[in-house]
Amino acid sequence: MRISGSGRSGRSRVSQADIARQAGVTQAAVSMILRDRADGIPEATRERVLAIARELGYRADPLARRLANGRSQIIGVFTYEKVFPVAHRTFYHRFLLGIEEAAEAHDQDLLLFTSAAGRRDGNSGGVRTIYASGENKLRLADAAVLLGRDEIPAELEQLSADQYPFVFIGRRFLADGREVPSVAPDYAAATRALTQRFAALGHRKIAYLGADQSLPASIDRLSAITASELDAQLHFAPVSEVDEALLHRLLDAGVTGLMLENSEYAELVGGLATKVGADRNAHLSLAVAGLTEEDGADTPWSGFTVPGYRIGHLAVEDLLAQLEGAPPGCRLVPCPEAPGRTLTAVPR
Amino acid sequence: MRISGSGRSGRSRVSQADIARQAGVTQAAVSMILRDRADGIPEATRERVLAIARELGYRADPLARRLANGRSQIIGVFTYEKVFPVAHRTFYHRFLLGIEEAAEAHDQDLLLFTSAAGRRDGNSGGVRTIYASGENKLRLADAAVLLGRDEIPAELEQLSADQYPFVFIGRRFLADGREVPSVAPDYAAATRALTQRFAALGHRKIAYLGADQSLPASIDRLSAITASELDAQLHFAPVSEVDEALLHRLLDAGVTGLMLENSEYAELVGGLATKVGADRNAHLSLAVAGLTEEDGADTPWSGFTVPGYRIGHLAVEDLLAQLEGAPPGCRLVPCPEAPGRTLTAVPR
DNA sequence: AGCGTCCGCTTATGCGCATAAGCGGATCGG
DNA sequence: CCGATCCGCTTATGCGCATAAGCGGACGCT
Repeated sequence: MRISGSGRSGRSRVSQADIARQAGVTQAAVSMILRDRADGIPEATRERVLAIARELGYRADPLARRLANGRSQIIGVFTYEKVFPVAHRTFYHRFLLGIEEAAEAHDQDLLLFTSAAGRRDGNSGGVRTIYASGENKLRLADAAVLLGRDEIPAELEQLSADQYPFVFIGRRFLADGREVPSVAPDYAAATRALTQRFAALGHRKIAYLGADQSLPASIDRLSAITASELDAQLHFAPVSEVDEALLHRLLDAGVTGLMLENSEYAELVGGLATKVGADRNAHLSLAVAGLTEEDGADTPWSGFTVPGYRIGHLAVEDLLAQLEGAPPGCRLVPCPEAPGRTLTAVPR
Repeated sequence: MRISGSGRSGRSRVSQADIARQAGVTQAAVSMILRDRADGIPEATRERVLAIARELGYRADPLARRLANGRSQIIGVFTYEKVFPVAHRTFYHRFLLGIEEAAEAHDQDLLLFTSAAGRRDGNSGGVRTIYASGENKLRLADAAVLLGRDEIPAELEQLSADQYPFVFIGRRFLADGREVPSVAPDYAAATRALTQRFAALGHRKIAYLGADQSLPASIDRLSAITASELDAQLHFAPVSEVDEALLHRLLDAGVTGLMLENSEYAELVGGLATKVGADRNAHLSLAVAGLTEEDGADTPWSGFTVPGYRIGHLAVEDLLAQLEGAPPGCRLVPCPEAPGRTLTAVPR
């Protein structure tokens, strides 16, 4: 029993065959005419067919199109985070914006994927998954940009094995150590530059505060710090656990500079620091190792900015290049320095 | 020249036919086994085929699937606004959230559409369009939810004519006067109730302030107001043009209550009103005819709340019903009253 | 007149999958 | 011992479209 039995459902009302029948030609002729491949077809027929197509309100089925010729002019965006709920909203926002605009510029349609969450595996309800019910749903698109911190490694392996063209936003590695095609902020270089700014301003002992130490982004930052000439303490604590006591301990230890993982920490620590600093009449410079473009060019925070917009753009362009046969690559994008006012010289 | 010549592109590596070949059966048998329609197929073959499928990393092509059986378990979301900027703006956010969750609950995938903007028509760059290059791109999904204020009427006509299953969020009308399938806040009823609250508190003369007077949502509100027992002035001005002078004029005219189109006006007018009210020692009650759930249940604002989350849910459920053959309808969803603290009795 | 050429299409095929219908062989009932 | 049944698949077909290849007729050329 066909679906069409229960109503017209998703079916197209009118197909090329319908037009062909009315125009007294074949479906193939209609296809050629509609695609403007009608080299040798006289104007009269052309116009007749086009007229009938218009009259019948013909609309091509993008699906059949893709099935037949392999391209749909659609690129996918898959997030391993809920797009709509607020989580990390500001962080991902710019990436998405960049992707959207680049897609528009290259005349590609954009498809945002949301998966029915994997109830099957019974764990947290918010997990997205690409492979479900035996399908690779990304295949609706010619290629896809992936993002989000909680990606499923097995899926990246699978995509890779499937030869599906994709880029990840942010660096990721496969089990065998190979790096996944990506466009990512160059945290290593930016952090290195930031440590040098600390050093140049007379800082000798600094601390780093963040939530994560396992993502490539964090690893890149941390190793840049430990490789620097500075004496650095590393602290990992969720934002909720950061308090004045911590700052006191840092100052006690002789720390003069604090590098924060992101704006969220900055938001919180900013208030505490001025207070604690004032109380003890001590100096504490702050810098953010990953401001968002949302923070604005004139943000008071010192540090560097993650060029999300640009990264989104590059990701799309990389995909299009892949579709043209270019090999996938891993691009690092420089993070512009944010001068700000929170990183200053150590008073002597 | 096939695309596949320039690389494996979007093509699937392995198809059912590949499995079939290796397993020594036909593609049809593989299909049956994978779809669990393998009524009379012995366990041995089943397992052999499944094993090979796994080994080869077979993934079904959702596109071909849909082409063959008419359903893809995907519902589309099309906004006539930029998605990403909008997603974090408060008004559409809740709708999208509701849609997302409902889709998840019903095991449907969600596809957000973004169109390459219509450069062709040369006008504003942000216009989305469903019909482009002769395709109806919504057809990638079984059905779709549409939203956004600047919809293109012709496209709704077209969708309607195409018998494509969709619902609009908000009321919309076709050229011939018929209403488009929709789920919408019941602005008329909510506004009526709000005028009654004003009246019950002793207000006799109120004013309405908003930006729009042509959308159905506004029309519903306005006619509820003018049909009420209250003496009402209507003012239309963009938020940017609202100033103290306006409030002075209202008070001069004996207005004691002001109804605002949305939270944006509230934000602005709130400040002005307390100042002006205090200056002149006059009373001015405020109410918002369309708070967002983002405003929270304990918002200080009086008025009513647009149940975006619920509407999103209903929209999805309506679509699924349509796909089962139910006729499309126009559902009005009641807007819960927000008591708030800005609507009070007129001092005598 | 005979042959090549070009026009204006048509025929055939395939994309990957689902599904109705068929079919040869074994088994079973009578 | 023959027909009926069932098993375990296969064959055929179509979804809507794109495209390579073919083909009949008109026309031109020599």
